[in-house]
Amino acid sequence: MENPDNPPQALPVLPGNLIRRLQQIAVAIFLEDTAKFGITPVQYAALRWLGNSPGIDQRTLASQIGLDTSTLGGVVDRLESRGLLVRQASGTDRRVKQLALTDAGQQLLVDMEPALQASQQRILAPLSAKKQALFLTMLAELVDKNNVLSRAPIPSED
Amino acid sequence: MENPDNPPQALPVLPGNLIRRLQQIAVAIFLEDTAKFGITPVQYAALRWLGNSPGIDQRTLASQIGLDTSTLGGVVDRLESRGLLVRQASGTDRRVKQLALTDAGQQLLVDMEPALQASQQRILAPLSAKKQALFLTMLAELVDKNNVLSRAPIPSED
DNA sequence: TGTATTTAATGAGTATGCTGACGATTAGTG
DNA sequence: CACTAATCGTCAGCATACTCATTAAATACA
Repeated sequence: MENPDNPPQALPVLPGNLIRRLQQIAVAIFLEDTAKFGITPVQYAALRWLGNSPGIDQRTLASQIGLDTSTLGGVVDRLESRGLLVRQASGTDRRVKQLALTDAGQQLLVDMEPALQASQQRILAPLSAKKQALFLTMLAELVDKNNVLSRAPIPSED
Repeated sequence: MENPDNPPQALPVLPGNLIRRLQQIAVAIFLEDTAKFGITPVQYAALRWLGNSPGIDQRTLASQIGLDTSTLGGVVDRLESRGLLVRQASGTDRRVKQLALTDAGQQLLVDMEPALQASQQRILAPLSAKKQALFLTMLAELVDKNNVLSRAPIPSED
């Protein structure tokens, strides 16, 4: 231990590196299982949140799914050009662009649901059912308690 | 349950979404703790691996840290332009570019070590020591067993 | 009222991270 | 030896993901 020829921890064991790899894997599985819909994980997150909160503005949507407004702007551009959502200026505040799913966007969420569920299960499939629940709990705890450290923190619900 | 007005699971609980958020958080913590070095997590991974395996080619390095060769090409460009590594054509195979750390690159790894360790601990800090070990074990298990599903899988060591 | 501050969205710039195509080079085969 | 395969690096194209600057609009305040 502490041999100067070897780092204290091998790269593959560093938490940050493992998390980066798992994110790559989760994206790959999502894209594979939902390939026929041509939707990315972030695009899906935007559509899904919007489905439950129609009419919200870009800034609110960005903060709810954990993106900065610049990134979300591009995501909304692509979804709008595909006719999955509409972007319209608010009547009361002309700075604000309100978002809402189109019928096609609504339908896409419904059609994607089975593939989405399959992908989410596949990500955790290597773990036993008990470990899956435990992992998800700890994952949620880490995200929740570290949230403020993120560069695009999700505001608390109060 | 299964109320059609609500999705089966809220977005913030989907594994893929939690993993994406934790990755954002891990990157933010890394960048904050190592800010004075101006190195990104992926750049660090490349330098560190290279430190233990000097002379390897780009393709090998890419596969060891879980990147495709295109992405690694850009990473190496930036590290080379900062004088942290050198890229030279192999004498025996002119297709191959061999990589090695410069003295500055070596020194950077040494200088960064305390900040790196601090960042890695901070990512997991919200969990108890026992839970941290458990989380890391499950994280490594997921990455290992799902590895082949990734779009840039890390080859097994045999 | 008029000015200063704040706020929403966008744009430029940088850095992953992927696919698919390409040129250069090497290795394998008849 | 000539022809084909495979391999290495790079490039173009696309999509996150961030910062900082800018524009337009609304709000706060003197």
